Amino acid sequence: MSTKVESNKRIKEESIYDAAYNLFTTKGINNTAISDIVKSAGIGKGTFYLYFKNKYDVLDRIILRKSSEVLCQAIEKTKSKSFDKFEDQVLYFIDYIIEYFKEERLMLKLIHKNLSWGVLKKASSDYDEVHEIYKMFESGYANTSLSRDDIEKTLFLIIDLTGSILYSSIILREPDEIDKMKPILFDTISKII
Amino acid sequence: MSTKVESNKRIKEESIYDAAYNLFTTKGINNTAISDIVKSAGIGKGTFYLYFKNKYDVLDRIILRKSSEVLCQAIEKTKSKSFDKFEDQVLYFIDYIIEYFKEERLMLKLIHKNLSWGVLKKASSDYDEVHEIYKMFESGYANTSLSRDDIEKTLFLIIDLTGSILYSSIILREPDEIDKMKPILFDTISKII
Amino acid sequence: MSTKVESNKRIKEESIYDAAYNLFTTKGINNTAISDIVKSAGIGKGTFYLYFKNKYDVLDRIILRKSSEVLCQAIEKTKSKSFDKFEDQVLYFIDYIIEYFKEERLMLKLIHKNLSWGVLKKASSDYDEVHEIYKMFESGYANTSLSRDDIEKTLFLIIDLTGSILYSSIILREPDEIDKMKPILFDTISKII
Amino acid sequence: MSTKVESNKRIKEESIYDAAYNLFTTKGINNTAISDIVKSAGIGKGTFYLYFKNKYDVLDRIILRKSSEVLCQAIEKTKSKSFDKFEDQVLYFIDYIIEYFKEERLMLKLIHKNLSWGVLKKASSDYDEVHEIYKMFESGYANTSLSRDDIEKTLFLIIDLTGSILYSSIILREPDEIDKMKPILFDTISKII
DNA sequence: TATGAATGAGAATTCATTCAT
DNA sequence: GATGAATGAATTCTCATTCAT
Repeated sequence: MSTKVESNKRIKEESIYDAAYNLFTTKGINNTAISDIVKSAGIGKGTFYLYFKNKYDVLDRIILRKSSEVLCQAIEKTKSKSFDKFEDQVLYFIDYIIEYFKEERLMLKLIHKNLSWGVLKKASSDYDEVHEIYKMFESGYANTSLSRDDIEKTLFLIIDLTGSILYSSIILREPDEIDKMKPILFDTISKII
Repeated sequence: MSTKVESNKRIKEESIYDAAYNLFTTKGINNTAISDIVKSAGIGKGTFYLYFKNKYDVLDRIILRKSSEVLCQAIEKTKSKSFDKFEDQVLYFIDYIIEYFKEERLMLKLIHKNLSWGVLKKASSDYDEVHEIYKMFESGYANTSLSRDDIEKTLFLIIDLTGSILYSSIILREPDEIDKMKPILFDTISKII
Repeated sequence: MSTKVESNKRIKEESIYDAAYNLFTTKGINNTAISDIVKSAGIGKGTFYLYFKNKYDVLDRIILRKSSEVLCQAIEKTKSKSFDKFEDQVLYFIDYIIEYFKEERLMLKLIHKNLSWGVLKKASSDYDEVHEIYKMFESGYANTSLSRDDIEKTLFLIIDLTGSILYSSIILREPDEIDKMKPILFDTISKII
Repeated sequence: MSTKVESNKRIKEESIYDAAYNLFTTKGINNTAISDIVKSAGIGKGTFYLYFKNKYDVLDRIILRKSSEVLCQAIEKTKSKSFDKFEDQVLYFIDYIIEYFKEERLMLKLIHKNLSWGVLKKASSDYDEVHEIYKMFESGYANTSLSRDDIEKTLFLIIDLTGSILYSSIILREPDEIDKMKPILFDTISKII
């Protein structure tokens, strides 16, 4: 297959992702039909099925892409700074994620509470940087007796908790807005570490 | 309106709840049609719309009912015991919820990650016992300087975290099965308190 | 039957007429359900069927009532004035109708092009004043050789034409607005007479 | 798009028009379901919505087509003859329309009183022959001082009046059958001209 | 590869009508 | 007489999927 065809395929796929993302976030998943997606993507209906199995296939892959993107950005930024304590490093990392979603409410709504370390591990083949998150944690716990497993579980728990609180506070405004929840969330994470 | 008519209406509504719950948990929400629900409930199709706006209206109310039920049971059981420390009381409360959902995977799947203190507060008018949960926390923090708000946020955070971890571990088996996650979850909650 | 019951029935019937008229004119006939009407009328659903056969039964009777009302008002007003020529009298009569519907666009929309002498004749038992219209014409043609039948046909034709032009110009704004159509309509009626 | 596909689309659209026309005229519009139309047209239900928005969309377009057709036939026939006077020409034109609808009662019932010059003007892009009607009138009034606008209004008025009288006399038999109304209608039109 | 017209099963929803109270 | 809960047939409309071009 020629490179041109290859890149053309990539363009088509991207246009489906973009169109679907915009429709899912604005109209909701249940109210978005495949015909809406292809219309918005400017492709034929049949073409959709050459790239995706169905609507939920696109959705799953979008969530994976988007949440990976956020975490990768967060880890990259965190790595570029230096911190006195591991705790500060983790809080910076979490803060980045929080600030990101404060700007991207629609994306958060789509990801719902699926921002999870577990989801990302599956995608780790595509997004190598995801591993970096784990490495950060491993270094942080280097001098402790915690097992690899326990470290990973702690990481999982922190990300899950963050995702859950983000959704509640930013989307549902429960129990309070995100800026009011931040101190208690940070406090909790500090305690966990 | 006569009491007979009133009670008849209640029976109809209940039969819809039951039928919908069974279908949602076994076939999934997207695969359950309203015609399935009414067939299973043994009522006419139009009757459904007398009580609910649509499928998602039933779903929302079911989640509310079911999660309230679980938390109410948990608090009732907890209140019936005596504990040396507040921490033990909270862990018993949480443990009850965990054990409950270990048996009720389908319900957990339906509630997804919507087990939340915030969702329940809205229903508190219907389920007075929900208030008891808050009272338990208030007594536990009686001698501290924590404000009402902070207590409630902590409660919120613990329930949200529990719900999130429950779903991940029991439904997705990520990052590990629930019994392996329990110690770290309990440890975390202890630290939070 | 006691008078009180009688008047109560009349009130119910009137409330149905009013509710239906308002809904028909604002939402359209096809978009108005009987349940809308009874809700708006503040009566029970079953009650509707004690007074009317169905939606179109109400509609027919409303059109009859309303168009009779307009024509009766017009003839009454015309009779209260004196005119030099029969022609002036007829034009005044028609002008009254035109001015009336300029203010009552919604009613005109409902009556559509059913403003007709034929429709009214059927209702003449209920609205004696309708006969007055014919009498006016009969006097106007007193000294001519026109037969009763021809007079009635002319009357019919003038009212039909007026109704048709009113609807076109006021509702559809075709071929021009009503004030631009008036001169040519008056001119035509003068010629007819 | 290939010509074959294009022509196939045209066939589909035509089959919907035909099926809908037959059902509307025989069963009535309110008693005709879209499922009836597609069954009769021999197409899939979804196909209907590819071509029309809903039942009333078909109806509107049918009225336009059919009334255009009649007027076009009338003008064509009129043009093929020669007349001494403009008046005779117009009366021949109107007579053709009358005789047409005497044979086609069902179509008249469908068109109701919507036979109107205004309706046709909108469709004039599709049916160029409609312009011919106006031209006939323009020539007829060539030597008078009437403005373009006044000519068009007169034309409008005559067609509207004819349509209205046709419906009343043929469908409602009010105030008399069409053959009895013809003389007075012709007389009126002569006066108008 | 890409298309998009066609499909028809099936989903949601409405609503006139009944009838027990 | 009056009511309004219940009905379920009827209707509208959607939409994933196919397949000839």
